[in-house]
Amino acid sequence: MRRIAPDRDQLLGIVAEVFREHGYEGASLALIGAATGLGKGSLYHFFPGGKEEMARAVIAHIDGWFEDNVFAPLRDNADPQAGIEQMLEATDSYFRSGRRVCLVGAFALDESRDLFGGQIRDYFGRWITHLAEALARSGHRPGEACELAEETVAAIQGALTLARAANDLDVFSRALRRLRMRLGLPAKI
Amino acid sequence: MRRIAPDRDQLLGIVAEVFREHGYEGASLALIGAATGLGKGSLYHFFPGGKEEMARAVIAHIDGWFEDNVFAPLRDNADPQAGIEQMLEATDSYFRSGRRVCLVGAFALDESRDLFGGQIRDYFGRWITHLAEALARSGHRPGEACELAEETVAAIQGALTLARAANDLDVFSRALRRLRMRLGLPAKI
DNA sequence: GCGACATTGTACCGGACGGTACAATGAGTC
DNA sequence: GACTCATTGTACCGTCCGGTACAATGTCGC
Repeated sequence: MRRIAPDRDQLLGIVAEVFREHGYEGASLALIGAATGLGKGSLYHFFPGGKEEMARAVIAHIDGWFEDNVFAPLRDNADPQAGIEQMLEATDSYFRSGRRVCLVGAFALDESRDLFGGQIRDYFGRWITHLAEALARSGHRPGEACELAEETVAAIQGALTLARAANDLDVFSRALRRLRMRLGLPAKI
Repeated sequence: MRRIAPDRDQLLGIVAEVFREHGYEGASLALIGAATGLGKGSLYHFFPGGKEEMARAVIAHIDGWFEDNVFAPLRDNADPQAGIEQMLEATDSYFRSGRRVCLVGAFALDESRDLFGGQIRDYFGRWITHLAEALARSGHRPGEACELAEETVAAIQGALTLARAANDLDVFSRALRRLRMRLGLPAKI
């Protein structure tokens, strides 16, 4: 499906983790080098544009993962409810039940948004659009579906913030449970 | 109520804005100096502990504002519904209807959480606790009140993230409108 | 072995970083 | 004026920053 070389694929995963933990400004090349085991020579060989290109590639990588595992089910599953259920499961697994933070959401908050604004807007925009479309197919009125989709994505982002603030993973799983109810899915998968 | 010298009070407001826009790592002393008009000499005179003490003071300052304008109404207003309404209005005005980001939430996301974990946990913890208490007083069952309070604070945080990501203030006002409905308040203040 | 090219380590650059030292001001009291 | 003490500007420190240069390796096909 994606034809990125496998090593580059996992390389981007490691770099993503550094950005997630330290933010764009805080993720120094030294930290990235230590995490990946690569020297500056290699890093600049793979990403001639430096840190900014790394971040851009990482966002695109995440976007690709969501496209395959979150947006595609919402769009392609004949049963919209099943697609929404797949979305929630993929979301829970991606964010490791709240252990992980949303890198795109974190980038949206500080001034690094100015560098990646287009990618950030696109990521959340598609998430909400595809979810709203699935909700509409499952019986909600269009306007109501849009609001509910926006509310859902916001609830996920907020739960990630709160879970990390409270250092309590249950915050995230409670939020997902409420969302299941709110979206008309059977409780407890 | 608060007996901080007035100039220090507004100084903290300016420094807070720099942290909000650039994050803890991104807020350099040069930026803070430029924003406040103070040289390093003055900054280190007021905050001998440097950047970390500035951030700690800024969080405490924000916490104080929320204590006076958000938590107190929730706690002290005899009519819990009115207190909740006051909370939402104060929240809307504090975040400038979505133009502003939550500094404490932003700090929670990256590794600066490790420095300020206690203050961050306290801020959100008290927000949720006081809101849950007001909800319980207004008729919700205790467990349900806790969940609804957590859901509300998460929705606010998520809406701030999404509003900035989409660069669309309406995202935040829509979220507040939904919360009013969800919390049993009359629509449109 | 050979050449071509991808990959790597290392040394280095100028500049910005957080933080310190300290002398020079200012404002108030007596 | 003289003594205090808060406040400020400036020069400076060592370190780390993102980024560049480049020679040394690997690893292929031939």
